[in-house]
Amino acid sequence: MAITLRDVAREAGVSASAVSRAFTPGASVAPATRARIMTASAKLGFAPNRLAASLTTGRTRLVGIVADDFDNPFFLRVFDLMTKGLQTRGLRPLLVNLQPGTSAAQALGMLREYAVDAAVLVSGTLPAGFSQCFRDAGLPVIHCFAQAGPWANDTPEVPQSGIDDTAAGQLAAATLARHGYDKLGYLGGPEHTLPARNRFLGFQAQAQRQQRPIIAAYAPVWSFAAGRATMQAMLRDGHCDAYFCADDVLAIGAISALRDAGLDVPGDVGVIGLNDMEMAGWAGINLTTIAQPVADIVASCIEQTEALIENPGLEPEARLFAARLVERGTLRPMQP
Amino acid sequence: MAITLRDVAREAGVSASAVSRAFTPGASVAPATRARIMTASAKLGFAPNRLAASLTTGRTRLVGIVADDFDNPFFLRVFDLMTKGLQTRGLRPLLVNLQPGTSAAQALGMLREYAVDAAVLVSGTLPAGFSQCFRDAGLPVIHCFAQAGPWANDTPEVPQSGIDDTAAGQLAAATLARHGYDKLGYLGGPEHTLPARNRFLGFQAQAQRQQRPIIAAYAPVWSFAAGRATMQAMLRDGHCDAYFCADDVLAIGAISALRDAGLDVPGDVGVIGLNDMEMAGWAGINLTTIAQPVADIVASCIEQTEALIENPGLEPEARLFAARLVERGTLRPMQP
DNA sequence: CGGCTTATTGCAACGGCTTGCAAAACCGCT
DNA sequence: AGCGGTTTTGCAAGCCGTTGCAATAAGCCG
Repeated sequence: MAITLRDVAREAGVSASAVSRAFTPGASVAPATRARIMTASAKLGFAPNRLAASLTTGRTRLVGIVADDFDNPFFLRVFDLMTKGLQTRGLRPLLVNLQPGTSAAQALGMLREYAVDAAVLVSGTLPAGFSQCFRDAGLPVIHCFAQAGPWANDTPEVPQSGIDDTAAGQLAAATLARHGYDKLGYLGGPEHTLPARNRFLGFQAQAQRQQRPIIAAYAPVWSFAAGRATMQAMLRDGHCDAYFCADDVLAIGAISALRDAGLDVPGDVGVIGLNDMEMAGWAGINLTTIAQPVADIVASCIEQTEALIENPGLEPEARLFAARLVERGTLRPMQP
Repeated sequence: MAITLRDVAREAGVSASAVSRAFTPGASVAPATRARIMTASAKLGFAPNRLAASLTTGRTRLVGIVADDFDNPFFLRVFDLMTKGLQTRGLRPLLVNLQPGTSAAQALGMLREYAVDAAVLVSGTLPAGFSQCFRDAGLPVIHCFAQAGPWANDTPEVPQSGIDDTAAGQLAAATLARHGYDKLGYLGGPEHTLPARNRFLGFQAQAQRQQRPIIAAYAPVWSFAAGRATMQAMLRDGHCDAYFCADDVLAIGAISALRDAGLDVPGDVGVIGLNDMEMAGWAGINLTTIAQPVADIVASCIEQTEALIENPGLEPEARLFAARLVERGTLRPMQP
């Protein structure tokens, strides 16, 4: 029922190979022949079947996007950039949404059935075992929003791009200290995740350097509700002067808990988030936060993906991006 | 380099067809043989290549998800449900993110290259020409969050699921009237989109029935900034008593403009949104809105997708879902 | 116009899997 | 052991492109 190469060939009065070549940039076809073929295929509405092509070329131009956090609005922007970037390079995103409990092997299976050229892990939450399982199976894999180990110079297992989480933590602590806050709190995401841990490590190191006492808690997921609940639990032992929340939605949840407890933000308590997702700038939220250069990170990942597809033996490289402070209204003005 | 059917066949000491059948549910293989094959393929780490299979079966189990609105956080939830739903049915979502200016023909091309079994349009913004172009090319297509014409019994061109937009508009007007608001305003999304128009039609009809004067404006896109700017423009001619915003982010933008103008919400002006996206419930936003039964709508779309793949000749059916009022804090309490 | 190089073209094999068909193996019975 | 019937199996052709190779056509020169 679908139109094939041979239909076009017949219509244009040429061989199948000619048609194939007409659609292959740089192949040897006479301009006149190509034109005739193009007319014929436009008339028939022919589109070459890449999947059939992949049998011989070994390339599908399919890229698996593996994600597990569809709760955090931050990722909508990421998906947007990622899919557009991939598309403009002629790569097609095949989405794998990890349900809780999906194993790396299962995810790998889904991807291999469709012979994706590479997989990009879009998540800071995914355990390291994931990328390793993929890589061991020979599937080129890139990790977006990951940081290998706590320190920037650790060698990564797979290519990755993301912000320097420890530096971001340091920036948060330094900012809070600069605003004159003394006792500092940290509210992270799931404790087993690298970003939650690395951001804490940086935060802690800097706080110590500035002789600020800190306490920390970890929310079970990166969500408004979890941020709120975890902050409520923390408040049972009194409150800090300011909190660094490792993610904006966590911060927004935390603020809602603080205000419910009768605390004024930023009057009584300061809050700083991380991500600078769109809503952080909305009236009624107005969150001071640390921005990730999302577009740069995503672009970098795509670049790494292309490079790895070209050359699967490529040495993995960790690209770290600087986070940037965005001051809005949840920290009290600096004391001069 | 990849493991193939024949590798497994050799390992298990059977023919290639046996292996193929072992992986085809319901095919004729002796249980013992199948077990031996499964062991062998597990040992080799074999995953059948669906794309090669698709050449003969004519089915890829790939479903194109076509979307154009990655700005509205509402859709993150939709993507989550959609991809999970598709996955659990063994269908794989291939994402097409329509950049502004992408034509239906181009989108169709991307999908046909990968021989998707069907395409689901996830957007209320897409012009009707899109689904028709797909359908005319013989690609089964389903439209999610669409409503054929202004009235529920119009026959659709393609299967679709969504809320009854006109009923939702009526509900909004009735709610505002019930809360004692007199002069009513409507703030829609892009005027050429069906939801913006149909919601208005219902709103208008009901407002007339209740003898409420109305004015209307349309934002150029469904975003916070557009909602804010459009409301600012409307405010130059004075303000209404209450506004129905055809989307929550529009509403949140509008509220920010209203408050900037020194108006109290809900004291001076009431606002009701539509969608009930997660943020509507966040402290600091607390938006009264009309909820769409997203999960039901998505589930329905997936069902329609499966049905259409099974039977491409299926008569298109429009499934309309009821919207539901969610009262929060942006309408003043009802006058008893 | 013949002889040579170079640009086009077609042939045929191949890639990984499915499937109709016929051969082989197995079953329970007589 | 032989028989009819049912399962299992393997063979080989086919799905839709790509590509190495050889054949053909075109172009250039003296």
